[in-house]
Amino acid sequence: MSAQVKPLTSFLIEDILAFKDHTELKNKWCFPKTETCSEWAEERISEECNSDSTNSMDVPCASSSESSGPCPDGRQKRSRAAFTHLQVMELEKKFHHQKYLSAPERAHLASALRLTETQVKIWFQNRRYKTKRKQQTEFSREMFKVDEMVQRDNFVRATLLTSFCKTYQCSPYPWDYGSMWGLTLL
DNA sequence: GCCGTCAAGTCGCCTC
DNA sequence: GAGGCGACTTGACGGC
Repeated sequence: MSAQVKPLTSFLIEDILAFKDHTELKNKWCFPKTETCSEWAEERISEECNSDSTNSMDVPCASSSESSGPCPDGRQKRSRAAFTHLQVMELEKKFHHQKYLSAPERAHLASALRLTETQVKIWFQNRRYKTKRKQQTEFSREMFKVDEMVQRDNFVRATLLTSFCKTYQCSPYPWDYGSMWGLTLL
């Protein structure tokens, strides 16, 4: 069985959670049709733990630069481990249930996924920050929408009031009421 | 080549 | 002081 190798950038927990059953997910990721994706994941983990690590799916891929040695100026080139989608899936699953891990939980998860505790810790840190940023951008987008609606509403009210005053020439000066509503007559 | 994503680095703060 | 956190940055990498 060969799992589809998809770039991690396009792998999101929303993808998983969006699927009511795992059929579509399995199709997307080429999971075997007979398993749920969690069964599949668990099986792959135990399989990989029992096999040698040279072809392991749950060991982060070393970046191509990692083996390329130091930079010309002598500094060690920074590597960026790319976690496998299986590791990300398990991390996301855990994150979905709890946003913070205790030390024993972190150690357990790290050994289960064959990552270091630091990698798990940093992953959760980054994940929390990512969630927060996403919420903030969504919130400011909503605020922008509300602001637009309020402005449109004020414009309509002001237009109506102006037209009313012009039409009926009412007295005493109804546009005084406008200031009460925080409106400017057009 | 630019841009977005993401693991890792940095810094300042807090808690124990 | 060690360790963890959030906030932000850096650098590698892939997609377009």
